[in-house]
Amino acid sequence: MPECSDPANAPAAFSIDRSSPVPLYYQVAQQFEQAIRSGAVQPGTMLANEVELAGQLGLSRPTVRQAIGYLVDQGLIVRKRGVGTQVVHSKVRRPLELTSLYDDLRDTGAEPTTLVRSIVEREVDQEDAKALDLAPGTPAVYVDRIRYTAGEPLALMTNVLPVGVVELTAESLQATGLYQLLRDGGIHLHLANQRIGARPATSAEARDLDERRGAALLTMSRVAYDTAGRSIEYGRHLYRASRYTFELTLVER
Amino acid sequence: MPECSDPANAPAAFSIDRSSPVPLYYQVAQQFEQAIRSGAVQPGTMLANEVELAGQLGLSRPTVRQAIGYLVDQGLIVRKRGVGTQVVHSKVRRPLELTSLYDDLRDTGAEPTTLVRSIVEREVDQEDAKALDLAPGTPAVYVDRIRYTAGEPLALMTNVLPVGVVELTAESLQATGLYQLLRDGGIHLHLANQRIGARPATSAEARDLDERRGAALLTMSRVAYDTAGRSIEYGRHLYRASRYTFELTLVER
DNA sequence: GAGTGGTCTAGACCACCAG
DNA sequence: TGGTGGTCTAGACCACTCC
Repeated sequence: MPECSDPANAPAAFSIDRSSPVPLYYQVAQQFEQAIRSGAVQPGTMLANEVELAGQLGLSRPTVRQAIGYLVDQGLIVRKRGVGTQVVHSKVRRPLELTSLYDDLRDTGAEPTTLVRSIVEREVDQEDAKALDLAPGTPAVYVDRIRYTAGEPLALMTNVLPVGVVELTAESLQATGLYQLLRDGGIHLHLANQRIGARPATSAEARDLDERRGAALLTMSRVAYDTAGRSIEYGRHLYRASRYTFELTLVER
Repeated sequence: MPECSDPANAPAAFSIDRSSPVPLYYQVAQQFEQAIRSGAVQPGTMLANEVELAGQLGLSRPTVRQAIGYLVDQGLIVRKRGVGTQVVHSKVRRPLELTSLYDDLRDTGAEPTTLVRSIVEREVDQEDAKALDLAPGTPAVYVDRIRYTAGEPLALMTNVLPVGVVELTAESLQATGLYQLLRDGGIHLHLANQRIGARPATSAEARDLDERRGAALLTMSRVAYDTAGRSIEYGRHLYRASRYTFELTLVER
């Protein structure tokens, strides 16, 4: 037995509440997830087979399969046909999500602050119109911000939004992140095309970011779309490479 | 009717082959996908409801749901409870996958070439041992390569693999990419933690990459794990920012 | 050959959304 | 109020893996 560990399995104290509005498969998935993340179920453990699990939990096999499928999508466990289901040796830091810099920083406890340099409404530039798939001359909102952490500048951010998407004020943008304002405005972002590169800082950028001219900057540009496929936001950001890196977790599906 | 377009729907010429080894839900999903990507079904189109689709296709509703669920995961369509299922205004360039630089370049028609500078087996450095979660002093294979496209250097690549993972030779690494060799060796990568940053080039790096000293370089380091959670590869890559950017498509789940 | 996950069926009830 | 997707059941047969 070279790779697989303990033959044991887990659902001793799993409780299913059939009167709860929470779907049964989700209750099961969450309890498994908690057991795995807490270490109560060790990596490498084989789960009981699906039929047996269904019996132990008093659920049908498709429901149990739905729960397991959810955990597989999360990257917590692996199914192998003819073999069984096994808890993965998890190395996931965090799932890849569509979040804003503000969310990321706050989640890591960095307490970001924001300086809103300008909010203006004007006709889109040609490049921006193309990125957002708007007709040339359409009015749009241009937002220019500087993001700080620990009192030090971290990023220069320019965002372009079609007018009418959401109400933006300097106050609201200083209090929270753009993506939070979009969520509060009922906008559900669905996907984004993102491009990450690097280039040297111009002297103006160096001044704003407290770097030397020619210092390496990370560039990120992103177009985000809502569930209906409408372009919602085009962002062009510049990060100080000395203070910021992108971290991603990729999961093969 | 502000947002939704044609009330029409599609499965006129869908053919289901029950004797095929290809799963039925997959046959349905692929034909929908082809119809959408080819433009035969326009963005915004509402699909027939699930019960009706099942009837038209001669399948059960769960099977149809499985097919639709597959397309939702691909980001091609959206389900809205109480409303219906709609083809999204797709802007996806490509799904986010765990691929190597070689695969990416070849897929875009760039015909990459590789210079293998060294392949040596030695004890892991302390940092590498930590990244790969190996005991200090464990032997590992160190691979140093330069990647070219169109006769110009593009990237410096250092990769560290525990010994015994796969047989590596200069010839095989020159003929194809590392990830292809891993796949050929029966290694299935499952997830990876990746970090993207930037910094100026040292003079040695500048010489190898045909850049000036201090030029902006993109840095990428990545640890990849197989389905069992074993560390398979730790890569540290340097890209010429003037010639390369990372492109990602993020999908909210 | 025994056991596993992969697929499929034919129903059912419920929560949500729109008119 | 009617229609939609979301969830759930209790079975069934198959393909694959391992012994």
